Amino acid sequence: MGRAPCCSKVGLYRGAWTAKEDTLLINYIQAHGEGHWRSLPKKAGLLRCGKSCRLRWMNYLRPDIKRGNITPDEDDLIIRLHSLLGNRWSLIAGRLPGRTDNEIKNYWNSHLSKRLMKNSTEGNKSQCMGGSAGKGSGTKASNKRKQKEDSDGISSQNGEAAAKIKIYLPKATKVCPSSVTKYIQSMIRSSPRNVEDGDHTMSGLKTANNGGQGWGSNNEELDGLVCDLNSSSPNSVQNHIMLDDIYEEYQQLLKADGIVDSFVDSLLA
DNA sequence: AACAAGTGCAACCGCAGCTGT
DNA sequence: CACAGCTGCGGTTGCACTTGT
Repeated sequence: MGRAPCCSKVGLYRGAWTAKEDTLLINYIQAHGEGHWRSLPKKAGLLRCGKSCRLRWMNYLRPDIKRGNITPDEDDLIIRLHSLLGNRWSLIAGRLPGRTDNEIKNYWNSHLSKRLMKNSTEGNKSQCMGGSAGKGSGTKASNKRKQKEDSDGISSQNGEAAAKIKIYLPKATKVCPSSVTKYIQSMIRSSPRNVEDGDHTMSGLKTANNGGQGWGSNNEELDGLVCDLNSSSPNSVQNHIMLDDIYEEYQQLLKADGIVDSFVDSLLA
């Protein structure tokens, strides 16, 4: 739409948040609730743009955020969900109670992508002997660039290996109930079997556009798949949802119409 | 001990979808 | 229908801290 950036930055603070700013933001949100990020800074007495406030709250100040290391279970789930969903960090985070999309994204970029790359390249070591120079080569900036190339699968060296991991890496889209539905529908449409069958659609996955009032209230199957974890207390979620169960949910839904079962099987193989 | 390189993570940026007018 | 504003997302950057030489 060509609109100007949300924050013109004139007279606004940037960079790390101070404890005082955190307190102001927490107090305001506790009193007035989340939302209206555009006007929030002014009302809360913060010299920050709304975007920055939202990010700070979502990624750091929210009371239900779980701090600390990613557990092996979470680690495993992230890998599996990423193989299913691609870089849909918010969707993956939604299945990991207390974890933020930013945290998962960082964890993936700094730990998992490297580990998976390493694992997969170990399988074809013979092709990797002429790889990049070891520790100490290149600048930090070049390393970052390399990281990007690796994660994008651009690196010609590792591209093939990356392709083995990356089952489906769709273009990034905003995640909301309707887009989740669209994504699943697009998966169905793009499945070879669907092409053969022509008119095969998942009856329970009609586009649900409910204006963002909760997850798919018009769509019972999606309710089961993508529930709003924010509506549950972290404890109750932790008590009732095992991480493996979450993955099972996806698997069962995908298998429900038998459309993409081969796709899931390929992930599990 | 000093420096360079590597790592982790908070924060920023730009884009795109949704909604109201 | 077109447009503008708001919101949320993924990608990227910057920097403090850690590790290696």
